[in-house]
Amino acid sequence: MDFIRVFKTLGDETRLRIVNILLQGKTPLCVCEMTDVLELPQYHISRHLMILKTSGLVEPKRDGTWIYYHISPETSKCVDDLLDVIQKHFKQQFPDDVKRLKKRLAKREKGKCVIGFAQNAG
Amino acid sequence: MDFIRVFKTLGDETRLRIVNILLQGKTPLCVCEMTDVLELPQYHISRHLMILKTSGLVEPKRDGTWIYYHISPETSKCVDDLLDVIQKHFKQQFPDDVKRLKKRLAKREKGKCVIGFAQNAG
DNA sequence: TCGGAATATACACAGAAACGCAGATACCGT
DNA sequence: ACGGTATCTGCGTTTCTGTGTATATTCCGA
Repeated sequence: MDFIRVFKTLGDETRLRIVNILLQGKTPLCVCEMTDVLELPQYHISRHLMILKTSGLVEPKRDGTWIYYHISPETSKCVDDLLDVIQKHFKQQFPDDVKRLKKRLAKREKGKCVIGFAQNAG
Repeated sequence: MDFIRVFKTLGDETRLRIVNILLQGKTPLCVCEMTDVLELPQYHISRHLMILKTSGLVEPKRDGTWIYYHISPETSKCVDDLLDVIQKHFKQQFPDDVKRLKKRLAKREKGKCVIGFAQNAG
């Protein structure tokens, strides 16, 4: 595990916000959910997810057309401790993200995203 | 305290190494000591110290011609926790830095740097 | 197999950051 | 005031990073 790369990766607001909602939500999120919660274009989210994945911080799991990303389990004690810091302190940093996350998760059915992007959701 | 800036600041190898030796040494270090320990040009160290200072992570304290930098005390709980992670896990990341740091600190007299740069030290 | 939805990516560009060099500044001892 | 030492900084160059647009890929259902 390349710790320097991990720190570099976390030195970006979008990626911090992605990691934050993954930690606060305590559940894997699909790309369209993140897109709505963070209010950023889809390609933007995809890009940063790729960087997070390359650094070993998140992992994808496909479910049909949807791809759910989750925090990589047990990467290393250092990364675990780092993520603990983010989980503990970033809730207050991005309160709006957390609010939108809760709203969005409430729209799931049987624990799965069923509505795609916001503009399709009415 | 701008946490995003802190993460950005720590997303650089040189700055991580500076913070690491400050934490491992448990004592303020002057620029020439850091220059020798990290084996980088002096202006390089100065630049990154300025960035660390702007982010609120370190503070300078002048002693004659020498300027000693130390980790800023009690910036915030989040930064404290972050630095704890670095202190705990980065000793093994940069073992050579830690070795050179110990050697260099052993050359102090009455707790102060007295030899300037390596090339003057014989 | 065809259309639509979710996601990924190639390319070009703009802005930021790191680097090296040279010179500037601040302080000390004489 | 002067020379030497430690430290800082302005400038130009190079390299890295993020962004937008448009397009490609993958999968599902009919």
